[in-house]
Amino acid sequence: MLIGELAERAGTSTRALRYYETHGLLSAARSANGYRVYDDADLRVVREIRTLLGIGFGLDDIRPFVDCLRAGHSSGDVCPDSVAVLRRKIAEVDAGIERMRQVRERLHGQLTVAIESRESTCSSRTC
Amino acid sequence: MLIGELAERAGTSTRALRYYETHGLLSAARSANGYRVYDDADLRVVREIRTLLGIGFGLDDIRPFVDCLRAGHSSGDVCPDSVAVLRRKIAEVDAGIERMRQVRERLHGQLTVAIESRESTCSSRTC
DNA sequence: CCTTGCCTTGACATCGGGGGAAAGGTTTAG
DNA sequence: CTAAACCTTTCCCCCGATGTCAAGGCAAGG
Repeated sequence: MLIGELAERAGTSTRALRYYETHGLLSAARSANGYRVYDDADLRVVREIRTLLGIGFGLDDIRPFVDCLRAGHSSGDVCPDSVAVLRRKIAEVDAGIERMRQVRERLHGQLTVAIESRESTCSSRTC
Repeated sequence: MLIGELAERAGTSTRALRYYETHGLLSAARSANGYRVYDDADLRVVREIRTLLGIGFGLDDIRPFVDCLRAGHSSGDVCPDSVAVLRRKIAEVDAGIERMRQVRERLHGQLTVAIESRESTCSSRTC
């Protein structure tokens, strides 16, 4: 399988695949003419990458999962490093949710005050 | 008040203040030697900018609030455009929270499965 | 005069995940 | 022979809010 086919099967671009390679997430054998050659294991790796990227992981976070898959595990999640990343990401997401919740309350409060302020102004003048 | 003093009083950098100016959020009188000169109203504007940036607003979102302050209102929140931005931002934050909540559940599920998988492996082998 | 400490504009670097184009090699089909 | 459809590397572009020089003007004190 060449890079174009892998890209199409994984639903991404050749550009992205070469980018993953330069960042150590993907490796390719080379045919005689220098073309990158992939197999089905690489397809699974790319799918894992795309899934985790979609969740909001960065490429550095993804590396342990890829290494886990390449070590022969059927899932990229089961290795200790992956579990550690999962725990950290959950904590990050929790923190993010809490931060956004606070922002939301603050915005809601400002909105309420702003509307009340306008209404009191409007009740005394023509608005 | 010159730019350095304004920066210090507002808790930011001169670089940031010049940047706000180029983006239409701040304006300055010039003294004879070309130095930017600010007053207390500008300090209030900068504080508003910093607050909203801290909440996660972009400079474009902030412009209505600054205009509202400069129009003489005591709060930047009370003008219609500001209220519209507040509503939109609240909706965005709500969407963000919901998205993160879903990601969290997904991660939690993967973590659970990964741990169970490891435990079953470990129970049959030395681990 | 010289240093110190303000200020000015302008331009490049940063981070992440690529997009897009240039300039060229290879293989296959017609 | 040539066109098309692959592939290769390399380099510049994007976003947003700054940091960080560079190179210079201006003011004040010893």
